[in-house]
Amino acid sequence: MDMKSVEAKWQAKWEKNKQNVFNKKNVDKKLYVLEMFSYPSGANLHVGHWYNYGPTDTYARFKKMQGYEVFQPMGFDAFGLPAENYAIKTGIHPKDSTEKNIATMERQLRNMGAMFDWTAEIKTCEENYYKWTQWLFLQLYKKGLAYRKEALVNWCPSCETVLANEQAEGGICERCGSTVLRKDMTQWFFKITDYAEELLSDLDKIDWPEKTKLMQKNWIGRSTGCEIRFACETGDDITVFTTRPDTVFGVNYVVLAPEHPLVDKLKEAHPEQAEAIDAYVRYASEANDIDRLSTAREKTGVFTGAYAIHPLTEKKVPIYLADYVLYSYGTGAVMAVAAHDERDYAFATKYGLPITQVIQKVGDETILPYCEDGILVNSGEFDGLSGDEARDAIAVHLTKLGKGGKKINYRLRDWSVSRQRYWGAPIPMIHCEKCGVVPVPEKDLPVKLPYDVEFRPNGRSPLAGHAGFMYCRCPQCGGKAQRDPDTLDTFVCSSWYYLRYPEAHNDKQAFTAEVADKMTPVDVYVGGSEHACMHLLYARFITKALRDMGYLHFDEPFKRLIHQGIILGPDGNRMSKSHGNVISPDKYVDEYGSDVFRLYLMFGFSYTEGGPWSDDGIKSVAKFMDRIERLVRKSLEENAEGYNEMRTAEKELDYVKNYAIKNIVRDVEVFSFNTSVARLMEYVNALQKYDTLPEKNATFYNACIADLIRMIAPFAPHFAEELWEICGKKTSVLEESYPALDEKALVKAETEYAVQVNSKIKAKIMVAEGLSDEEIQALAVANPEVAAAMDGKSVKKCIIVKNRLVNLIVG
RNA sequence: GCCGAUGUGGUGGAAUAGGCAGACGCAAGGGACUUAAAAUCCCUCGAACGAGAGUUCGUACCGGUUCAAGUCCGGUCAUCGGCACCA
Repeated sequence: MDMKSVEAKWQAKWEKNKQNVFNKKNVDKKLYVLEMFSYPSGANLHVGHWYNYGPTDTYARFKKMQGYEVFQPMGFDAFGLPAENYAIKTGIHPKDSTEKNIATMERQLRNMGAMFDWTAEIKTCEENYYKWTQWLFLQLYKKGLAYRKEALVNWCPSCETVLANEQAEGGICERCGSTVLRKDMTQWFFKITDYAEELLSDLDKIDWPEKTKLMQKNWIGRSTGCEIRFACETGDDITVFTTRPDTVFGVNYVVLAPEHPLVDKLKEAHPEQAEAIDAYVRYASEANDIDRLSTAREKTGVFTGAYAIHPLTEKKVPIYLADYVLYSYGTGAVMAVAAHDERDYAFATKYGLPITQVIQKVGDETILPYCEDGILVNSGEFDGLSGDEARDAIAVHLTKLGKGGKKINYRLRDWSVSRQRYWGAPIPMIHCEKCGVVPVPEKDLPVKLPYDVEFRPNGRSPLAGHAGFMYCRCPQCGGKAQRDPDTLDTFVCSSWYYLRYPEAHNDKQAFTAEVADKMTPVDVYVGGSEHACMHLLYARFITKALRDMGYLHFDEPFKRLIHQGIILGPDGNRMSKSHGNVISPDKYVDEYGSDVFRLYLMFGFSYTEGGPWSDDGIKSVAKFMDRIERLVRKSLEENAEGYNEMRTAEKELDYVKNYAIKNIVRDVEVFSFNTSVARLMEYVNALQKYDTLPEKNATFYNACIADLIRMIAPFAPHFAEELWEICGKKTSVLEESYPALDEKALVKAETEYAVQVNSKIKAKIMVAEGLSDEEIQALAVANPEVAAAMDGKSVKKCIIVKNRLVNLIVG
């Protein structure tokens, strides 16, 4: 079959018949199947896109044949850093390169032959989309969920630009090789931490992979502990968070993160230490959080010269700076208990600080650092208490003293959404000298991203240099004002896109509750697990925030989530230009066609695992389709005369068919495509075997062939349509129902059991349906091989697993 | 480093809720058809020992629970994903 022309022919028909357009009349049967949209960084679709979209489309088509009205849209996550970097390198404007890439990718996606509803396409870089991203920002601002604060960014002093982590790997600027510094900048944040508790507890409500939920859970990182305030000699309080208040009597010093706001004050109070402090702060600014948290990293720090007062013992304890304390976690300060914390122990040992044991291991010698629970010693009135008792008692005591108390802390940090970049949605805020920060009125949206902008790095956000964009009137006082020069993190665009698809052309609103109530949440969402903690958490947060503003009536955006695996290069490494191991799907699609390529992706890999690319099996998939075609064409020559009854041969074929249907229905539901295709192959093998019989039941056989075409339709849609037409059918096979399971065909008169003697397999026996356990045991014992293995010994115990095995324990 | 996964023949991968390890393929070897090749069809295919019937071993490694472990538990090693400005 010439798949190229066949594919073009059917794609044109589907398009003409609007077969893939969601039919609103059937909205009560809707199933929203969504794949993560594409990021148009390269000009072509890569294997990863195919692997995400091809098999998922098979799922969608399968559900359609099961009677669902499937909504499967596609679009482009079009803003982002790579287009801007490409522009800086080549001078090609991000808008131009992005639009060009989108055009190519869209054509390739259409050629894939997936049932995407292109009438609902969205591109996040277009005004009619980012207008609503800006609207979303304004709603969050109104609700008090968007605020400004200082935050650290990677700064290249030579390029005078903010760098993404990716561009600052190893602390070196990828552009010029300079050492990257961490610098404070005022940025917009979304208060995702307000939703920490619900984001955690609602994980129970959603059908997501357990590992993803666990990752989110750990990312949110709820820990119960205690806040403790140490008075500082400057008059300020140093608040620390600890999960181990039971060790508080072991505190011999306090550590601040080098970025802690109190550092400047301490420096003033102790000018003799200022130089050392400055040097250390500079040193710390060169390391990233991952390195700083590494327990393998050499502990470093500096004494500030200042002291704090222990809230319970009233002793003076020195205040240190150390980079193993992060300003972004907890309070940015810790109480150091050298005897019972690995890092504190290493630090105290290095700097010769005292180590006071306050926990004793139960029933054994205590070796320091001892970080488990034990019995309190050297802790005054709390001596003798165990971990839980002590944590409770000390927290209560601190509350009474007004020096702290129980506290729940989250590792989750607020979401930084400002980017000092050009290619993104402008932040719809205005800075007025008189009125301060003023939101752009909704009627003035979108704040358009100008085209003629110098986006090469020059020390500030690219938009800051565009006078036409920057200067504006204050919406409140009408005076001179300036726009916010930053753009939004692209994760903001992708945090709500699923809401836009059902009404992609609404130019009055981002979305409406009326439509959202019917079309959303997404029933099945498919995409990579690398998004587990960021995109997927952000989308959940935005959904909950919109719900609380009254725009939505559900709690979670994605009811069910599936992660496809990653297709690696043939060498087992991640595909990348630098590895030189990138496989282009185009070559294979050209040679074999889109159906063969997607069928191979489904058959050759475990969907959720992925694995190294190999084209060994792709030919076999093409051959498999050829065999089907020959079988179908040959079946047309059968005439209906001759046998009409159901002999053993017909029953066997019927069994294989129904076995395949039963398993495919189950397996496709859980995205186990490789086993589904295996069942199809078994069925084709059985058809082929039946076909060699001298006399056939042609009526039955032709019905089996028609079922085969229906069965394969979601897996190879163009191919199935063509076969359906070859069989003289006038309809689209994709509009047919998936063949129904006939349970009766699966009932066998006898089942084979394995018989074990003392857990070793000795024989196989056939057991008729409906025998009792006693009868099965008698049958097993009667088997000559079993009898030989039993060697005259008696049965002590008999374990029978229905339809599987008999285990005779003899002795 | 921390969090989360994964590890099964020459190879991609199967194995429902702890119940016959290796489904379905690929590669390889042998055969049929053919002047020949391609295509197609048939057979063999985890390892060791054995003439054979068969026996023993075998799911990264070490140990445990169980009548029974690829699957559960404890530990080790290796690889992969994420770590908050790649998306």
